[in-house]
Amino acid sequence: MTFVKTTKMTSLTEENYLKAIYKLHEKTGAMVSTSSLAENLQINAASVTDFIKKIAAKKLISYEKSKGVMLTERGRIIAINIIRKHRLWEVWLVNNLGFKWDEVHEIAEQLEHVISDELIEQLNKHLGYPKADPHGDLIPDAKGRFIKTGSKPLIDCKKGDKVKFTGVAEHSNSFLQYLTKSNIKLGDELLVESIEEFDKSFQVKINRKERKLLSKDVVKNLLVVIEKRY
Amino acid sequence: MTFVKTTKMTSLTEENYLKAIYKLHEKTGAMVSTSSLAENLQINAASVTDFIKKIAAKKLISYEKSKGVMLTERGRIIAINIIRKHRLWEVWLVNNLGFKWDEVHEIAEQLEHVISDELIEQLNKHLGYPKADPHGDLIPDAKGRFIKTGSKPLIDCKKGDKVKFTGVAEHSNSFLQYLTKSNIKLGDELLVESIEEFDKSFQVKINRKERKLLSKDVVKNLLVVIEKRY
DNA sequence: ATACATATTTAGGCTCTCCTAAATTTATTT
DNA sequence: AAATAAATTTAGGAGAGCCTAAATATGTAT
Repeated sequence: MTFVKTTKMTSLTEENYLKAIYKLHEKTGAMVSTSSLAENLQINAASVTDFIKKIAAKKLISYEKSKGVMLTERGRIIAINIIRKHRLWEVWLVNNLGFKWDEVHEIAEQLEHVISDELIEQLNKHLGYPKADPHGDLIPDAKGRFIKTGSKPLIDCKKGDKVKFTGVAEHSNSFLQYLTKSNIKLGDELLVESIEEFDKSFQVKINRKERKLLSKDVVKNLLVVIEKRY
Repeated sequence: MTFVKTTKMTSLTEENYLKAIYKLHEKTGAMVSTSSLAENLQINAASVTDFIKKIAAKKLISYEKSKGVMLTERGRIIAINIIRKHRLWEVWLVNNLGFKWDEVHEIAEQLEHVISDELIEQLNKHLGYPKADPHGDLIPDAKGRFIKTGSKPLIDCKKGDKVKFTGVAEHSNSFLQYLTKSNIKLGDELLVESIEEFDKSFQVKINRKERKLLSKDVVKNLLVVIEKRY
């Protein structure tokens, strides 16, 4: 095993800001506001203004006063790298250590900041080069590239669609625990038997066995890949 | 899996100070001086004085001005816990990720600060409750207790002693790599065939096969358990 | 016991990351 | 368009953890 030494040039705080900006941008598709960052990071908005000026000076983000921030290419690479590490650690925690999918987030939030390219390479190999984390979120490669999968919310599907459940759009413990309790797992096949016009609730058949009623709030947050549409 | 939440009340810096104090005390058996701490932590002595006053106020160490510091029971528990985590992670890195024994220290220095009792419990279980790390250093239990093994430096042995190599007293990469190169591994059986009076070099037979000459500097740093003395 | 060398502490200061309060800008309502 | 509300920035400040330079204490050699 021969590797190049990793040098620390990004602080924990910086990593967390970049990650938060990345995630908020993913969610809204727009520039990220000071207040959304402040809320996400649980930090005072004035402190956020301070800090984003610093990382803007480092060219990790572009900042338009009173408008918001965006990641530069350099910032995006750092952010994606943290997300990659976070997801790999989550796979390990679930597959190798026996944690449940709703128990791993906080631990991975710590592990993601450990710096060692060798470690991540070996971990990735050890895990068998997983494509997605335990919630179905895709794991980018070492160069920060994602593979497109064409998944979309179940709510966008039609009656008769046969789909595979591949991820969640909502990561709260309550949602994850609801799915666990309902015995709905990643990889399950869902057949849309009927859709209630009034409240957008879905009647689905899971793995050709159980029939289940899923509320709008649930089907909005189940990401699926269409297997057969008729 | 149900566990109690771990609360962070010790900073990274504090953890590193306590660990350093523990290790320096282990080595010398005496109070730990400001300068030795400064050197060990690569920090200015004046900064050390500052900081030890703070952790003394928190009753993690006892501090006698101009004399040095010692861990209190509370400080000792924290220090041992970090060491426990460090050693468990080293076992994982070597046994599961394929790192060599001279490659794991810096990575474990980061991992040891991850806070989650659940994680450590699961890791310990995953590893099969190891008794020692890849260098033979004992792993204390969750309560901070060490098991005594009665190991001692090979240099204290006599001609004819048959011993098992169980640990190293020196952890430098150069020493570890020397042993690897010489094909001397933890668990090997060493038979002391002769001792050169003049330079304290040892002629040993390894695993009843190879004969090898070990210098004083080597035999001082090989920790062994006597299997048979005649 | 005195003088010199070494170790330790004190004093003052710096950077990082956060805060509150006040000022300013932007958005919304009427 | 003016008034109000909400978001953002500025100004001033704090604690943690580090530094250098100077002062003091401790240890050593004569």
